[in-house]
Amino acid sequence: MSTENHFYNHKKQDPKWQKQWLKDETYKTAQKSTKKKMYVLDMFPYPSGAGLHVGHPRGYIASDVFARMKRMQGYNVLHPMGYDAFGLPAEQYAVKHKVHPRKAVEVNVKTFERQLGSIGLSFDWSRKINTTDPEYYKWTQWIFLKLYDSWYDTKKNKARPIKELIEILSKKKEWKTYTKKEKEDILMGYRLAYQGYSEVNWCPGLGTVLANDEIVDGKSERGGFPVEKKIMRQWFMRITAYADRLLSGLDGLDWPEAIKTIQRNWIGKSEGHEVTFKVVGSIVEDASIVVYTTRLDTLNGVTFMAVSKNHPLAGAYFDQTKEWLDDHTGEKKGILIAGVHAIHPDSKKQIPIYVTNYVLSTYGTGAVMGVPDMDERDYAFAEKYKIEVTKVNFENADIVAKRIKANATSTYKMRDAVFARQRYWGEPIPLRHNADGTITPLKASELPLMLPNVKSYEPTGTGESPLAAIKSWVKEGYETNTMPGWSSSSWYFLRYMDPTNTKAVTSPAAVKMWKQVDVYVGGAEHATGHLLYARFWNKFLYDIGIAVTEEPFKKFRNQGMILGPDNRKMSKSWGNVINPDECIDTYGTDAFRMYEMFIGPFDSSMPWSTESIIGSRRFVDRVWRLHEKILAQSKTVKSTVKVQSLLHKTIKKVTDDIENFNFNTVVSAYMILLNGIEEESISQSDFEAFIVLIAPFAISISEEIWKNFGHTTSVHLAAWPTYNAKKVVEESVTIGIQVNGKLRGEISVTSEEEEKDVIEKALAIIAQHIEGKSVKKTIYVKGKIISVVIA
RNA sequence: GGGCAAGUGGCGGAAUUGGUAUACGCGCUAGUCUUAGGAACUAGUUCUUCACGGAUUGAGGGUUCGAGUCCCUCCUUGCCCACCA
Repeated sequence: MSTENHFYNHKKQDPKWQKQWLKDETYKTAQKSTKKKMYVLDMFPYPSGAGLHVGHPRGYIASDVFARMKRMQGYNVLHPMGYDAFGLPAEQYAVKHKVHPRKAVEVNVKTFERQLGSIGLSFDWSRKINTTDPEYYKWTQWIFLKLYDSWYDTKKNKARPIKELIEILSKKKEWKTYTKKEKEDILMGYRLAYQGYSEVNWCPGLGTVLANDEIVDGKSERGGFPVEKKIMRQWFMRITAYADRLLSGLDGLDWPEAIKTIQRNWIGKSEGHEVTFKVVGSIVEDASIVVYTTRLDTLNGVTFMAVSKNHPLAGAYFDQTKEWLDDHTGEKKGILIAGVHAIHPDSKKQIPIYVTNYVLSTYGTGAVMGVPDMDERDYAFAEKYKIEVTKVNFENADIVAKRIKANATSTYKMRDAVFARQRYWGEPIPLRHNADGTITPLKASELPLMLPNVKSYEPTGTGESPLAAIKSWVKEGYETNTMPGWSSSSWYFLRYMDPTNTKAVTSPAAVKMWKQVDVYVGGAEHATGHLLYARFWNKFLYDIGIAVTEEPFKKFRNQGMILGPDNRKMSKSWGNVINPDECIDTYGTDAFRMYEMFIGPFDSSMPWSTESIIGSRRFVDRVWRLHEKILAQSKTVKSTVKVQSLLHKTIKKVTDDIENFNFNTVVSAYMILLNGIEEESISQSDFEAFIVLIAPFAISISEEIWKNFGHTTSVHLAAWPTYNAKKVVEESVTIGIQVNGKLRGEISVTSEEEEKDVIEKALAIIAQHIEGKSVKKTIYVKGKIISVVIA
């Protein structure tokens, strides 16, 4: 006899069922339904050339298990997948292999689809989206135009059309006296998408802009070329207008506290005061410095002023401060502005003013009051430049504010987001630059503005996008920057609701039906990027009546990273990358999915163990053998009381744990139940409940067994078992007996027994430990413990 | 420098509101079936001790009948932000 029958043949069953589910449209989402809705979403992947390693599917499997349980509980589940395919890697691939980035994307998407398919994820593939598809980025451009055409009304606390601002402004007399360009410049200061200038780290050697963490000791990390500051034209998103709403919106979200904290810190709201110091000795008449402080109560300790190099008062000192620009030593330096003094509002004393390298021009007012007695950094600076130190007499900030007329204000650390990349492979920004310096946005009917073909995807070396090298593009006056990677991912969750709509971002009916993402799953590394930008765009889309909820993601869970077996981050350079294809080939989809979830708590990082996965495979084989036994057993076999109790406990635990994303304990609960069944006996109907219970994890073996028991519809559409509290109650439980906190014995008690009887029996059991002492106190916690105190 | 997590066997980890710490799995040990083998089966496996017993959740202290869980001090590791006034 071959061993074939006693092992589950995953190589045959996995592909068979995967084909069948596609054919039967088992996981298709109903566009109309009377069922309750459930929108379960994964962060869509960037389809990289390397394909998936075993870390990637962890989140997908978790959300898939969750979606499957919800589907079986009778929800109409929306569980889609797509690709976020614009971005640098595809462009670099194109540069290297001299092919269009679209080609790279096509090939990579194919690899991803095959891998996601072999993991058996229950996506409704008919809703697939790809951000590089013109039918998709048309709407990304459309939203950009809406942002360009909006301003933020701080009184109504929402975005409004720019034409309403023009109406307000045109009531002022001087508005008519402005030129078209001047009017545009004023409006640019209000638009939610606006053009501006920012200082960037420019590396002439690489011909590219670098992020702060790509610079080591003033040189580029890659190549070691010198880096300098350069002012560049950019597009920005006025996310700061939404700072307060982004902050307060966090309170109502079911997100990990750690992620909420990161966002709160990133927004960085602080409450303080703006204090005006009069300035004497300046050539500017009635000059003054406004500082922002959170410690107005220390005002009488102020002995100097520190301003940033960009502060108006520092203007004349620019040449001297220039050398600081490339100073990465972190040493605090200052230059005294000779002959100019600030006047302390209380003492009227003249205090010195320094241009410094440590005051940020982008935070607060770009000027700081120095209180050396109070602040260590101020003290260090005062000591270095021999500045007087005055002892602080703390005074109530509100009283000080009233006396010197300081305004209470809030300040945020968050800055407006740069919304431009000097790259080819991104969405074109749908605007024309006119000869007079004004801008004409494209009409909605002109969208999509298609990305043109170029001869070379190489960076131009001037910092401009390759689009700047296309004559016809430039001749039309089109913007040569493209949108950043986060543009298309900031609204894609709305597109899945109605992915083929040609008339709108998504139809009002679809938004009304799906509202928002109920459960979102993805990596914690997006805390201050995607997760913040998406909230911002969604709030804007809510303001203009497209989204129906202010927040896009009601519940969010983030998966921990899976490390290599050597406890290091998986990467080619360490040679510790584990490929899911090989695991699935050896152990099967079911064992792979179970192990991915069993490996540890969903949100913590853990190393992959090539040895441990065998445990999940053994589970699958044991279930297979057990099903053979049940098929052969008499139909009259009943479950023992213990098995029944265990089954219902497991139903409760599995249901609760999947709901709470405690997947590792779900798998151990399955194993405990299986151990219990193997020791005793189980009826066929109870065993079928067990099969339904494991179906979200072990997707194909459960389907095959379900079929073998004579069912003709999919186990994945079967009703989720419900827990019966009556069946859980066990006749008696064994509890411990403690004497002075130490465990000294145990006793079996029934739920009906009276407390005094139980204690009497317990005292008899531990009599030897009491000998010669008196019992001072006894505590009986029903079903838990008996505690005896002796002295 | 600031903020946030987390420290439990050889390993991954479990432990509802404080209530029998070490579930479940890997590995390991012994045995069974086998010509052989294991990705099979059975039994055992926190440490210490021949045993009775004793000890144990990073270290130390506290609250409590009872602490992995709560409080204080310290140590270690990881993550995020970082000249933020």
